[in-house]
Amino acid sequence: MKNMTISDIAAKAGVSKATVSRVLNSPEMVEGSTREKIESIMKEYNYTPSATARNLSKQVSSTVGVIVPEISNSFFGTLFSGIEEITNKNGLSLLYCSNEDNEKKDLMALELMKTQRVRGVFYVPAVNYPAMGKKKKIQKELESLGCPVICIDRDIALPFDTIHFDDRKAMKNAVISLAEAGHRRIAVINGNSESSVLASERYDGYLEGLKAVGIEMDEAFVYQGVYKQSYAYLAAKELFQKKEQPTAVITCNNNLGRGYLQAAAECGTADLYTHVSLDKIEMLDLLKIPHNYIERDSYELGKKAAELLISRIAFPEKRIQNILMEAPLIRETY
Amino acid sequence: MKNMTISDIAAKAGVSKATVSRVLNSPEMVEGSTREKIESIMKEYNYTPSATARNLSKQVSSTVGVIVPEISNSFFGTLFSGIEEITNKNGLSLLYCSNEDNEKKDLMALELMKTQRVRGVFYVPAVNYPAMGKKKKIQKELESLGCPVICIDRDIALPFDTIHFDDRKAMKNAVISLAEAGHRRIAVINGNSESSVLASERYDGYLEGLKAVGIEMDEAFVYQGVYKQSYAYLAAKELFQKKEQPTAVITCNNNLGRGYLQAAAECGTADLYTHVSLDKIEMLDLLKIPHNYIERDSYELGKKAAELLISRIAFPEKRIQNILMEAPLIRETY
DNA sequence: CTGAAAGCGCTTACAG
DNA sequence: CTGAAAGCGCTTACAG
Repeated sequence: MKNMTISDIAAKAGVSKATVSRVLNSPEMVEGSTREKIESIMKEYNYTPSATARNLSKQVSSTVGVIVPEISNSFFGTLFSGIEEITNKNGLSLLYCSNEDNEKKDLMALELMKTQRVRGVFYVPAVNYPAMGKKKKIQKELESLGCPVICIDRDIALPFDTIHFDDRKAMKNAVISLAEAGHRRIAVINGNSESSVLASERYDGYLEGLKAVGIEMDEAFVYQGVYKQSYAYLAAKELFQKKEQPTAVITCNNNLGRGYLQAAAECGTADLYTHVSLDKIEMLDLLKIPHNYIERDSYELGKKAAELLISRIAFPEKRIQNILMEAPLIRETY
Repeated sequence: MKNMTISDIAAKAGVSKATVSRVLNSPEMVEGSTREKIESIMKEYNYTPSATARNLSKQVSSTVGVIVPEISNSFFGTLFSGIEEITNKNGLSLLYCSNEDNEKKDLMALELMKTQRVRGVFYVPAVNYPAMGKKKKIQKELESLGCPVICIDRDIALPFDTIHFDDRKAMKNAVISLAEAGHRRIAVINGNSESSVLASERYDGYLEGLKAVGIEMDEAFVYQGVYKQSYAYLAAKELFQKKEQPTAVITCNNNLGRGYLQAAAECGTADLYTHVSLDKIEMLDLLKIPHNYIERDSYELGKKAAELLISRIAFPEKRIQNILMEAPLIRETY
């Protein structure tokens, strides 16, 4: 079924396109009886104006873009839902594109957003551009979007609004809390702190925590690889073999937490280390398996990010905001 | 930074807009040296054509819509990823909208897709329109979209391409398999089979299974409520109280499976019934907890659905396809 | 309160 | 191989 146009409606109503457009945009400007007539015709023919034409004419889009690593990871799925709640209320639609933590895909995603002329974009940077000496480059890309950008979850120190969890502080707290409970040998399984902003923040927090409680860092207890379950699994297996064992371990994202648990489950869950995972691991509560974790409410993160974008659209000249969200430590087993 | 237009580029290159447009659309038509000149100018100014203008002019959009209940449910998150893999390859972008299993939201989502004039839509119907006597209505809405629609996961018997799992058969198989293992009292915890297509398919499969093995249906063992964890939790608690107990239970989606496990965990996992869940429940394998489930690969579902859309766009007149995917039973505990 | 007209940024048939 | 012009479906300043 072909879509009706504003001209079709105008013809049927015996008025000009301008008048039809007015009942769409400022109905109070058109006289009651003609308005009603036009409205009834629009209804009868199930007319819906084309956003494409409208956007072009108005020179603004009603859609905003979201670029995240992968929507099937529940952290980002939930983040996305939080964003949607707010953008929906503001009549904005969502264009999605994943970057798979991959620089090339990331650039393609930005290109997509640019070609779509979105009103704003929520952006989780794929890689640590500044650390790669590409800060200027990515900054230029983002600026050339010509719309507000909200950097989420990973702060790559660009002049854009930013919102993320205070992972550094959370990690530091976790170490201190473990130390206070008597732990002195605290291992960590993390992503690559050279290439990932997140990983370096988390590692720094770990070091700060050790320092705060006067524990010397032991390289044998530090694993920094990739944020994958399989990596943590191997790291944990290796830890289990050491003659000198840690008494506690912190895993730095949900995949790593799962990998560690997998390894632990294989070895019989009997004498596990005390485990703190950054991000809650699903199902454990439900199975009544006690679990310590740093809680990051990604739905809330999404909502706040969306509010940030709305307010940035409203006040383009407002100074840049950098929002840091608390990530509390939930202790259940020590 | 304001976006460049095709006229800006044309002016800088000293050619007409038409020529610039040609290097974008059919570069072989423009003479080598002018093409290179134009290309270098486009590059220098980081020019990207506006999809909005292009879509309006070409009268086709390069984005397709996705309507699912909620992206934070991993079944749909993974489905979405599968869709993206294929649409990406075909240069289509994705517009997302959730319907939250809610009729009103569903209609709004369709309206959004219509106003956006998308090239096609992937649609998981929010409710069982035919059962509500609204088959004609929803059909009209979908047709008025003016683009191909792929109905996913829930078959509401409309004249559109359709792809979903053969839940009925899977349920039947599960019952038969349990019966062969000696179970005669097989409970089921399901969604509402009056309002949900899925639930009614699943319930029918359950009944067919019972029939096939000559077991009479016992109402005391049939729970049909809502697809929520909390519902299954309560249903399970109630089952546990009965004087006559089932020996096996089938839960009909991942939320229900979790609710059942939650209740079971609270009662001590000792003398559980044999449990089969429709959809794999995450974490159990990893924790070495054996688990029987009907496996539905939603990534594959997404990919197949996307391929279906691509082929429908290519061959609009091809007859309607209804694809049924197998959902195998994975047995680990009996 | 309403209409004619120009414009948004592209594409493409037509003419040269 | 290239340009002028019309058109895609809207919006809105301008004039009446």
